[in-house]
Amino acid sequence: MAADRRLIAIFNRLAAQYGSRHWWPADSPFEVCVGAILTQNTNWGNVERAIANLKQAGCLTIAGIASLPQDRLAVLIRPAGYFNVKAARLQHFVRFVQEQYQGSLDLLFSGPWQQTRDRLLAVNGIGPETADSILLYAGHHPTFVVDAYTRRLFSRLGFVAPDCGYEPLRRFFMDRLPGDTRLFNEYHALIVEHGKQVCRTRPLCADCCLAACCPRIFG
DNA sequence: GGCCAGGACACCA
DNA sequence: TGGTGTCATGGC
Repeated sequence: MAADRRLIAIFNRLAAQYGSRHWWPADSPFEVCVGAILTQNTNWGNVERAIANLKQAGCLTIAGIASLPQDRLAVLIRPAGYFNVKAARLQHFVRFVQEQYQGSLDLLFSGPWQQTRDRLLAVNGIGPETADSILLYAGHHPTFVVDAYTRRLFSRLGFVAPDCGYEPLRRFFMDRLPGDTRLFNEYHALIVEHGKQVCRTRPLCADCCLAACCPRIFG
């Protein structure tokens, strides 16, 4: 498949502006999974506090989280917000891994990833963005992660509607880019970094590194 | 004091 | 099937 040169041009500009992002910021694949759940609609700084609490308590393992009473887990992850909801979601995830994959992330990631994605989506609390983050950043499978930054940026650039759904937006990228794990890893990380840097409420401004990247120029 | 942050789900018409 | 409410902390 020939890559869409507009998307590659945007990637190159972001890479030139922000450099390699070295994502996901975690010490292990399981920490990626935990972070992916904890960061749902939440500032990453708060997630880091919650993960630090789990590490300090010696609970940042599949068995550790599975065996904690839910209210005790909620106290540990409190800084990440929605702590009651997320405690339940973390336990849904680890029990899914225990029951379906013998508690092994290696097994989880060893099968056909599209099938694994469907199974992850069936876990309560694992939506499409969380599933794709887990598969890409913990499992190193080539699925594109879409988030609020992605939708905001690419709707402002004129590629998709502001209310474009998750799956259409994901397909937009996957149909136009080679299925390259490293490219998907870096692309999403760069979109997030750009989203954090630019003004959230204004349209793309003139000094934005992507000011030249719009469909009417690239045709 | 209000807004926002790397979503997902239950509920209802 | 689509819209709306709920979950909650911490930084700015």
